[in-house]
Amino acid sequence: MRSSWADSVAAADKAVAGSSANNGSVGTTSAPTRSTYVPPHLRNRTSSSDQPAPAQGGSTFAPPGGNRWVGGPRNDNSRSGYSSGSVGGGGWNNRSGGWDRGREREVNPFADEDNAEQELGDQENTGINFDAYEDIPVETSGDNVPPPVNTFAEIDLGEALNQNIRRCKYVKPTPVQRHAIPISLAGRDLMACAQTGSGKTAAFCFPIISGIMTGQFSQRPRGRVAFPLALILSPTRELSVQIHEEARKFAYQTGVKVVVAYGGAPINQQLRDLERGVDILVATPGRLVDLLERARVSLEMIKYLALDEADRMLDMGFEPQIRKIVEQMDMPPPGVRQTLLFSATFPKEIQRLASDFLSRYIFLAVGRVGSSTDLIVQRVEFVHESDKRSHLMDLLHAQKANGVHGKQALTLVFVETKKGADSLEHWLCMNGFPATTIHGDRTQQEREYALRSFKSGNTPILVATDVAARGLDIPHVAHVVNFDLPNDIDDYVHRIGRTGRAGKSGLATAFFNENNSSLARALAELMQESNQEVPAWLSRFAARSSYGGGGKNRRSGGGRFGGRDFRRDSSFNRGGGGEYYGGGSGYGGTASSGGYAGGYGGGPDTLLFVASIDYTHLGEQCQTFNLYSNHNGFNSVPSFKYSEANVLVWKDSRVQVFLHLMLAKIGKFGIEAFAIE
DNA sequence: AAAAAAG
Repeated sequence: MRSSWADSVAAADKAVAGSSANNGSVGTTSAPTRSTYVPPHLRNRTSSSDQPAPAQGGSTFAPPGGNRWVGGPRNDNSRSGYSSGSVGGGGWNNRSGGWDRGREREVNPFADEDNAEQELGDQENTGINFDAYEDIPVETSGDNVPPPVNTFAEIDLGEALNQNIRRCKYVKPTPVQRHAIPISLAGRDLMACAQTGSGKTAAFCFPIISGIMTGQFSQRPRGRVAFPLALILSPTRELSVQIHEEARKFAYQTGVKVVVAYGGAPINQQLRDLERGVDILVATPGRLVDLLERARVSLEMIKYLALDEADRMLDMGFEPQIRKIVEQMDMPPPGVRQTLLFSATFPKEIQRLASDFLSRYIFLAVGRVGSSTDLIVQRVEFVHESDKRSHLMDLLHAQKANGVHGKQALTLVFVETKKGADSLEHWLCMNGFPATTIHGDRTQQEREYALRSFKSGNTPILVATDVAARGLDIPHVAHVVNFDLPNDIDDYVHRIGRTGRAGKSGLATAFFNENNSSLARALAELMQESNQEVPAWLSRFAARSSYGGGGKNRRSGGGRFGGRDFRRDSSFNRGGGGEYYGGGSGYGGTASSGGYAGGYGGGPDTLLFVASIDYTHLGEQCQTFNLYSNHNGFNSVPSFKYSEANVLVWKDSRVQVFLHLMLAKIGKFGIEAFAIE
């Protein structure tokens, strides 16, 4: 028998997601129109730059030497009439060698990967575990929300981009991509909540690249000042580097040029890159301001603005800088440019700030995947400040004893301060654990070296401050240790999101003590929402510190999403907000429907059965279970102990996750056997 | 209070 609570949850989710998608009605009602922005210096020209013809006739449109102000659409082999041969004209592109020569010189960004794959020699590089992406709950609000797509084929991204999608081995779009790409292609502004590692970068890069390829943008002058068409901002240098690397893959052989600019690195190379032409600029705020003040970059032709980790970009530390870039330089205003904001978490106050940058935007929330809910096992241990090091050592020794180390099982340790990071790194090295560290007091070279060394498994332990908390995609992080807990629960969510990525499972261990009391309540709630075992002592801490709850650390909108459209809030919405959520309370509200996304099995026929469990002595310490399964190659799982659950994650994530769910679910509801598909 | 982001 296949029916289970998982199925009914999935069915309920579908019903709710389906209805809520059509319910939302916020904002104005006019149909989306694609604005055609003409930059100031081109407005008085009488040339055809406003409506450049597609140059299908070829020669008539191509005076020798080209009209430097007029450019055709980007070349895309798939589109008839747009072949490179027929576009003879073309400003600086032509004089710098033209698209085709530039294309020949373009370094293949996929080359490294092919080698790496061969070295690893496994099948794991498919990246995302799509089974874990089925039945993810999704909410949208705003007017005229374009419907989601189910395949990349349904969207006309062009052959060049499609080819890169194949090279990236993306088989089908992730939930955030399914929704965000059609919204962006329709020219709409977007505020999207989705976990990094769920395909966010592609979700905003594909529409931008496609838009630049097909858009009929006036050609930009070549010279000291660069005029990017798209700007992607992120809060850390390493994240900008990562986005740039990904965007280069997506843009390979499309003729769309991606350049990255960030601090701590020599500016000269970046200036040269900019001079060679840039369509998409990926940057950190500080360096961008520098470039703007030096008048080496102008934002007046920006058509697309994307903020990654947008909530971080708009918090106290960053907001003035972002506001300066977006509002006080020469960037076109909202409605003229298209603005895309992405983050895993979106507190209401930040949404309110962000709405200044948006026009008639659509809010999109995709339930968390491979994140703080299902695929990450969260443990909290009470550890006094003075015991933290020895406790960490115990964990590391246990991992080592279980063969958990090396390239496939990296450990990321978060600490509060830069000094603390250095001293812990030193101490670990002295005690025989190869570690390195990344924080803001290190040089950029050291930071990038540390990250590489960690990723490669050379130093399988990385001690980090919050600089590494967001967005970084490091495969094989098996264990995140919150040596010092953050003060903000959203930071915790981002930190543990460094493991369990792309549908894989992971373990997150937090060291909690009386200094973290202010986090207790939010942490306990988060863990409860994501079906984690909440230690009794933590609940007591939570109860004690809960007076006047609802403060800064209160998560909005329940456990399934990183945020909820603040426009639906009664405070914003003249008292009516709640009614948009007909199904809201039954949706993640009951314990039985929280968070399970289905699809943990190794294949469609996988069935796992549990039997012989005595829940009555489920102590904190140790219980023995017998697990039986009829899945091929997974036939007999001998008994194992609860206290070893964190060991099992290394052996087979399915068992581990299954056990975890079982503890959270079956124990409470008294079901003794069930199936998962 | 700390971290990040310009040099």
